[in-house]
Amino acid sequence: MTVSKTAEKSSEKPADTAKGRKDAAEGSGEALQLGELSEQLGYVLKRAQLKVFENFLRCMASLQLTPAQFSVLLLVEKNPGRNQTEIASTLGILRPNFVAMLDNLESRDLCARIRSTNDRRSHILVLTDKGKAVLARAKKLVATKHEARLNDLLGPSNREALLGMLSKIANEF
Amino acid sequence: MTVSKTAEKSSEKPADTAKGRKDAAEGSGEALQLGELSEQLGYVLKRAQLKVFENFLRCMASLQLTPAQFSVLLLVEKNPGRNQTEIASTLGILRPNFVAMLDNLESRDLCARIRSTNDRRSHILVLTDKGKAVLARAKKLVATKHEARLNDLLGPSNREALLGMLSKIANEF
DNA sequence: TATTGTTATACTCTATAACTATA
DNA sequence: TATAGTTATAGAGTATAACAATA
Repeated sequence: MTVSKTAEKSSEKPADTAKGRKDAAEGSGEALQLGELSEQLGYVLKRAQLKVFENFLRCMASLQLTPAQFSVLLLVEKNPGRNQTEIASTLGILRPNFVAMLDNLESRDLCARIRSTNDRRSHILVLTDKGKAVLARAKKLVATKHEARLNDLLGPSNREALLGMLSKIANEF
Repeated sequence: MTVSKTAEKSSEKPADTAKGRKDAAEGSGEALQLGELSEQLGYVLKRAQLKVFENFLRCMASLQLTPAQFSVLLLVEKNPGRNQTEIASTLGILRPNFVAMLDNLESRDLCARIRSTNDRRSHILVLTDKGKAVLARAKKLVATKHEARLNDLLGPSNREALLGMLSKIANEF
C-alpha cells in the first residue's frame, strides 16, 4: 500500500479579522468579523496547531515523516528496549492504533520489533541503523527549517515562554 | 540490525541523569524520558489543544455543544445574513462538511437556513431565539468555567500573551 | 486470571468529485 | 459558464471489544 499520497493543500483558510465593522449586510463582499472567536483560546490554539503541523509536513516532505511518526522515532531512540505498550501510551496512542503505525515504520526499515526474551508477549522496539540516520536528518530539518521559522516569528524568548505555557496546559490543565 | 540486549529481569537502577544512561533497562517500571519531544512546539501544542478541547466539552456537557458548533453559533450571531459558504470558509470548514453540521444545529432549532431573495441559490444563516438563548448560556459557561480555569492556571497576563502568540502563528506562520 | 500484541470494527474529521438549481 | 448547497465517498484519526499467546 502507499504510505503517503501527495497530499494537496486545498483546505480552507480562515478569513482575516476586519475591525471596525458593523453588522454585515446580506450579500456584501466584506470579510466577516470573528468577534469573540478570536479571544477563545481553544479556537486559536486549534488554528495554530493546524498551521504548525502543516509546516512540519512541508519541512519533512523529503523524509515522508508525519509529526506522529517523528514523535515515535524520537521516543524509541531516547528509550531503547521499551515495548509497544509503553511507547504508545506515553504518546497517547492506543495500542490497537499503534500496530499499523509500527507496520509502516518497520516496512520502511526505520524501526524493528524484537520479541523480548524476558516476556515473550512483548515486542521490544529499537531504531534500525537506517532509522537512526533518518531521524538524525529529520532532527536537522526540524531545527533548521521548522523550529527556526517559529523562532523568527516569535523570537527565542517568546518561543520559550510559549512552550512553557503550553506544557503547563498539557500537564496541569 | 544487531541489538545488544542482555537485560535481565531484575535490572539495575540507573538514575535518570540524561547523560549517564544509554540503554533503558527492559521491563523496568520507570517512566519514559520524553527527551527532545518536550521541546517540540508541535508536539506540546497538540497535547495542549487536546486538553483544552476536552475541558471545553466537559464544561459544555449540559448544552451538548462541541467547540466547532460553538464557533459556528458565535460567528453566525456576529455576522447575521451571511450564507453557508461564507460562514464555513471563515471557520476553515469545507462546504460539504458544513451541511451535516448545520442539519444538526437546525434540527435542534439553534439556527435556521433562509433562502436568500437576492440569490436563490444561497442559504442565509441566522440564529433562532432558542439559538441565541443557548449561545448566551454557552458563553457564560465558557467564561466562568473554561476560560476562567485557564486564567487560574496561567494568570491573566500570561493568558493574554499566549493568545497573542498563538494568533500570530495562526495568522502569519 | 491478567497482560501484550493484534484484528475487527465503528465513529468522527477531513478531503474531493459530481450532481441540482440557480445565476 | 460559474456558483451555492448538496450527495456520495474515501481517507485519516481515534475509540472499544475480543482473541491468541504468554505470564
